[in-house]
Amino acid sequence: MRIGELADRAGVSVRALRYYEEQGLLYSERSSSGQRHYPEPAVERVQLIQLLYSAGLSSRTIAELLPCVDAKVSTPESRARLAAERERIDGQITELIRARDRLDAVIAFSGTPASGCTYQEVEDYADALASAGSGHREGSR
Amino acid sequence: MRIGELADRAGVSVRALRYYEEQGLLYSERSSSGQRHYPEPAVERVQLIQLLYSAGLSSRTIAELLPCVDAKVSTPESRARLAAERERIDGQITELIRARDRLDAVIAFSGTPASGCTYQEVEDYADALASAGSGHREGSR
DNA sequence: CTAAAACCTGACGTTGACGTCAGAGGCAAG
DNA sequence: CTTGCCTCTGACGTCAACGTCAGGTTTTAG
Repeated sequence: MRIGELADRAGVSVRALRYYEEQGLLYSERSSSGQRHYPEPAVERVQLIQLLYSAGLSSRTIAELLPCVDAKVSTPESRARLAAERERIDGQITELIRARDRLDAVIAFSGTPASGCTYQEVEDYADALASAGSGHREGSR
Repeated sequence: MRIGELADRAGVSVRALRYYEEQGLLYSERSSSGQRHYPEPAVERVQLIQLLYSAGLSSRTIAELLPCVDAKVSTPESRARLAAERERIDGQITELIRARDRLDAVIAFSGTPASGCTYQEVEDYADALASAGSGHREGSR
């Protein structure tokens, strides 16, 4: 298939595909006139790339890790790299859960008026803001 | 405390703190000579900002949500906004877990030679690459 | 008192993953 | 043939969260 169809089916832009190739993440055969052609599994491939991007990997990192997936070439370094990225993602998940819980607490509070607040320091800061006194925009309360 | 101490204690740069203030995320009192001064709870405040940044929120979004935390001002829109961001983070967690599982599969494979592979499409792509055959340029980086 | 360290306000530089535009070819249909 | 869509290669634009530098003031240590 040509680049437009791949872009549609994988849900990315044509520009992105050319960028992936430039970064060494995607390979394409060329017709005699220079047009890119892709095999079916390239769709999944692009989706994998997207997944890794969304997990916060840089194109350089992805380029380093994809050979492990493609050719099953696993050197000690690449395995260490895989493990490191896995750990990074794990840490990121933990952080996201913390952030989510934090937002949940705020949501719970903003839903139930006059309930006990678990986050005293927040009120501290709000109070500090209030006692800052003059010449600044005031909140309620 | 002054900006340098806050930066140290919160683990961010001085430049970042000035940027946060510029974006309306952080407030500071000024001494007569114009130097910024912060109360104790600003440390926690900055850490909260960092947490939200790391969760992928933009400074604009954080600026919109922080009043909910500070002054407990919760309009219907702000509550919707909170819920929306919560859901976004939740989705991001799901995606990260998928990415992590995917990496785990690769790790498991690269660790155990000649094991069954769950990701057939990957091999498909590798095969397609291989059958692409001859003129395969390598290493343009 | 003096020198170093910290702080101030601009303002330009950086990085990554593309968006977008320009100008020039290719390709199936009528 | 030619119309219209797709594709090509550069190459510059963008945006966010700061980094960094310049040039000047303030605070602190000795």
